[in-house]
Amino acid sequence: MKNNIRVERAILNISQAELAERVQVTRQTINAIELGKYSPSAVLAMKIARVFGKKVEEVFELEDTD
Amino acid sequence: MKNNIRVERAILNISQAELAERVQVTRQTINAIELGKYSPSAVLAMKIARVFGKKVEEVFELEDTD
DNA sequence: ATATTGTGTAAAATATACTTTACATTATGT
DNA sequence: ACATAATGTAAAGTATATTTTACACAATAT
Repeated sequence: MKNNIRVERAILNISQAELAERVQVTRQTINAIELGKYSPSAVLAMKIARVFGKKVEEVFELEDTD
Repeated sequence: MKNNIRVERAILNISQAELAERVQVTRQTINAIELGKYSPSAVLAMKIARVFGKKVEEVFELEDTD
């Protein structure tokens, strides 16, 4: 699963810590997801997309390996 | 997290077992998610929405408790 | 009436997401 | 140069998703 969290954060100009706070997870969780270390739950993916004013599919992309 | 999997399945006229097969999980997993026993991973949510030709947000809805 | 298909459920096991604490490194501001 | 903010990482623990096996019941078809 790929994602553009970094880009979307840059557009909003918010840190990983601030995004984490807005979606109620730890900064490490945002960091891990952003770096593709693991993929989030649907709930978290929807919350993140919502912060960015985007659809889930605009922030996250399925890969062939998913 | 709420969902309209049952309705979308009815529109496509496919069983839980067939949906499960199409998204590569077990029938029990589809059943549990459909009944709201737990919410899926983002990967699974995206796969399910894709089968229905819908966006994730059109199939799943965040609740206040999420 | 009987076979078959679809659905609900449950317990135990495994995999994965997420937290907590803590430290190291990189970038940015003054 | 120094302070501070932002990011990367790691290990251990907890929570949750998913699988496997198995059974019960309801609906549908023959």
